[in-house]
Amino acid sequence: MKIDEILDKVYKLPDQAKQKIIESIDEVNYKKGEILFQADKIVQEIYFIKKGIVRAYTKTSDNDITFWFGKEGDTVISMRSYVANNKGYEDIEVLEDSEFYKVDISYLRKLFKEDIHIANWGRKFAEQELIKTEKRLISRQFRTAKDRYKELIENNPDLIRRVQLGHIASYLGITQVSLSRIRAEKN
Amino acid sequence: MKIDEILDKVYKLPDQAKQKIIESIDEVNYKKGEILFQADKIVQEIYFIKKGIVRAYTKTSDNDITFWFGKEGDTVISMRSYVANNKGYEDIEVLEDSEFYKVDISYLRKLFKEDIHIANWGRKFAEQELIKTEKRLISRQFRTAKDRYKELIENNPDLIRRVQLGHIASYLGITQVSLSRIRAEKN
DNA sequence: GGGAAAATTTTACAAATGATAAAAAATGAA
DNA sequence: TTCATTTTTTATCATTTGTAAAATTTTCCC
Repeated sequence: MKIDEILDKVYKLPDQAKQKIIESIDEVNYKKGEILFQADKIVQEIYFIKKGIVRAYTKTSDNDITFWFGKEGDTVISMRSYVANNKGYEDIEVLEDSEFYKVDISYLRKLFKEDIHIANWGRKFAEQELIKTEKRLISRQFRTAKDRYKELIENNPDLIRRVQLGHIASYLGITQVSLSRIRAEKN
Repeated sequence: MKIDEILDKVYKLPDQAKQKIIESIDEVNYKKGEILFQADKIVQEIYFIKKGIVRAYTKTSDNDITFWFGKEGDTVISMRSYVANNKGYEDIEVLEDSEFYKVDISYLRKLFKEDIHIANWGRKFAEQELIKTEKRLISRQFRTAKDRYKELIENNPDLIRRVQLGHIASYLGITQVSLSRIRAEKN
């Protein structure tokens, strides 16, 4: 996915403003299994996914819990680092060999102060991430794991193929055994 | 809570910009049991809570599910109305006689276009709501209902006193009977 | 392709939670 | 205060989900 498209998906920027962001971007590649960033560090960058798939998870005493998947066009971000300059909750693991556009957060903050278009892009970006997060919260509160599994298959059929079921079970908030039971049921 | 304080909590605005928002604000009062707004309508306003307490819920076939409580200093907003001009998920019920500061969303959108400080206030506002929503999602995914009940008592001891337990049980994602069991346990 | 390791499913049993009904307690209006 | 209504708790039983371990399937290196 082109960086142009990704930026425009959020909010249509005037070319000049868009160029300010694009000229600062680095492209970086990571291999399957590598860790993009870690929960115990303040992350100084945002990554847009050009190609590939990642998961966000936190470690617990015995295992780890996946709470987000990102793929082409999605933004990988430690919200707590971005918003409050604090350590985040999440480790990000790269699940396939992947390609990213890397943007420096402090540079972005500087642009927010001096360009109203980019400030509004930043506003729209946060608003859209907010809607997505709210959707996930609502889905989690109102739907059973079975429904959410079906929802996932409908909205992200490729996810099931690209990600191992243990991660998906944890994302759905159930054990892998339960997910197997759900999958075994007719229709 | 003063409107000044509420606005500053988000992001410190220059006085002139702050005045632009404040001069547009209406104060409105609602009585216990009244509905502030409804899920099947596009909401044109944002409300800051001066005094009182409200809950957001959605109706299901047999009962309704509470998924948010707001009190003094919190913002009552239909995110989908605000961000995308769509109908929201939520009905908002006023749980105590309450006082609100009402702001018109379209006026706010106009200010975002013409004042970079207010655009950045809007950005910060969305970012902070995002962090709060993410926190709720994480708490819901990682903690048991019992833990989340304890967390609620710690962080919002007055909520337990001001809100009936049926709503709290639904907020925690369990039945009222289960909540009673949790409360009955020693320690 | 063969074999080891990892992932997934299946089974049996245990623990947690839900549904329902009814009793007890709290609240509110006359 | 009293009585009716609402809210909360308790008890019983059914269902769901988890744990642990084994069986099966898939993946991936050599």
